[in-house]
Amino acid sequence: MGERVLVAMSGGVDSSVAALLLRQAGFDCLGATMRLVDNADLPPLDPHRESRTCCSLEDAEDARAVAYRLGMPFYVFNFVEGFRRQVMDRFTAAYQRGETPNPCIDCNRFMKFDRLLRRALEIGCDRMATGHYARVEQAPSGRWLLKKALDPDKDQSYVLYALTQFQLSHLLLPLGGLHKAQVRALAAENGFGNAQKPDSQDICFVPDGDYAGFIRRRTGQEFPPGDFVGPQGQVYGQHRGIIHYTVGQRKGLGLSFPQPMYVCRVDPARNRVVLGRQEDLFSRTLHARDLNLIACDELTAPLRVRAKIRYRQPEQPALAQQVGPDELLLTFDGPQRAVTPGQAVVLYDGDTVVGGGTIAG
RNA sequence: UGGGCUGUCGCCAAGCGGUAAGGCAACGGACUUUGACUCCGUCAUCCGUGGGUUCGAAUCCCGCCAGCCCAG
Repeated sequence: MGERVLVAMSGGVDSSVAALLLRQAGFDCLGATMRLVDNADLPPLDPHRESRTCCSLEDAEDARAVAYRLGMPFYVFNFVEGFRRQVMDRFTAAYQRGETPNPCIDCNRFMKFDRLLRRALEIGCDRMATGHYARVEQAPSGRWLLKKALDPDKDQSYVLYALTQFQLSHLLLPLGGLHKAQVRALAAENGFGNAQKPDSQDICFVPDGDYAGFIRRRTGQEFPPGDFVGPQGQVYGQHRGIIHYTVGQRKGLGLSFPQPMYVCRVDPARNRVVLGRQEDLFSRTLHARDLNLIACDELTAPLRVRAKIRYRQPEQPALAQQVGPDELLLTFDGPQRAVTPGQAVVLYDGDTVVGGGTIAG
């Protein structure tokens, strides 16, 4: 028997095929699903709603079915309380600050690759595996590197930038060299019921899409209407509460101008949302906090990189400078549209993830 | 109260006798392990209202209503 590996199984195709591949490779696998959301945290159920989130309770059954089919022991770990504190509360707090969080990244950092990994090691596993499309490699120096997936359309290294050396050293990503089509084909060949399941989307703890309603329920706080203002402070109209808006947003403003208008800035202190035209949305530099470096311990000199400002956006050439223990200054070669506080910025050197952080402004 | 101007989709706005452009907003979909952006699609049988002229009018004529401006 090979190494013992705990496979994080969400119930989707990807993690199911990851389990399959590890099994075929001779690893001693066990499957596990994280229980993250309590029913009490969800809005009233709509029985007709099609579940397309990543970790609903129904999905746990799909995961269990696949594990059973592969002859793997299967566990469900209850991380509900941790998820509330480290994902949900951070999510709502970011919106209260006028930022736009990426909860998937927090979930990866605090749940999947921290709590779940620790649990895996506790129960005697040597490693943990997930269905992410990315690759882990060890450099000759011994340093662990995170690299992009071979399938450029599915690459998910962006959401993994916060991983540490310790986490990477215990991580297997079996799908890093595969294309999505291959994964679906493997699932179908092996009779997995989720072979055609749609890719996950939406915030998993806000299945109805009303994240503003979720924030109100969770915080017990109201977010009153305020002014939509122009670049010079002229009042354009009333917004529906600051949490409904994110930088770069066009839809949902309800205001009519000769040109499309976009959110340029959210100002929680004055309860204002600053609007402007497309051309007002560009900036050439950004500051990031909570810097996590993977490819090195620190940036001792300015480094040429390619940076992603948000998931599913092409990388842009830039110069990265570390300006504090956890702070980064990034200067792009050209102006970038809608740099959004709260989103992650991830730096690449070719296929390798240099590191990343949270955009501060 | 006289004189002038205007009245076309939620907003802005083409049209000037031949059978309702476009932009913004909205809505639906695609894309997507976040929020956005983007893309695709839908969106006035009817042009303030009542008559008239005409084969035919949002487009011409008359009355009325509403709003704006100037005068007093």
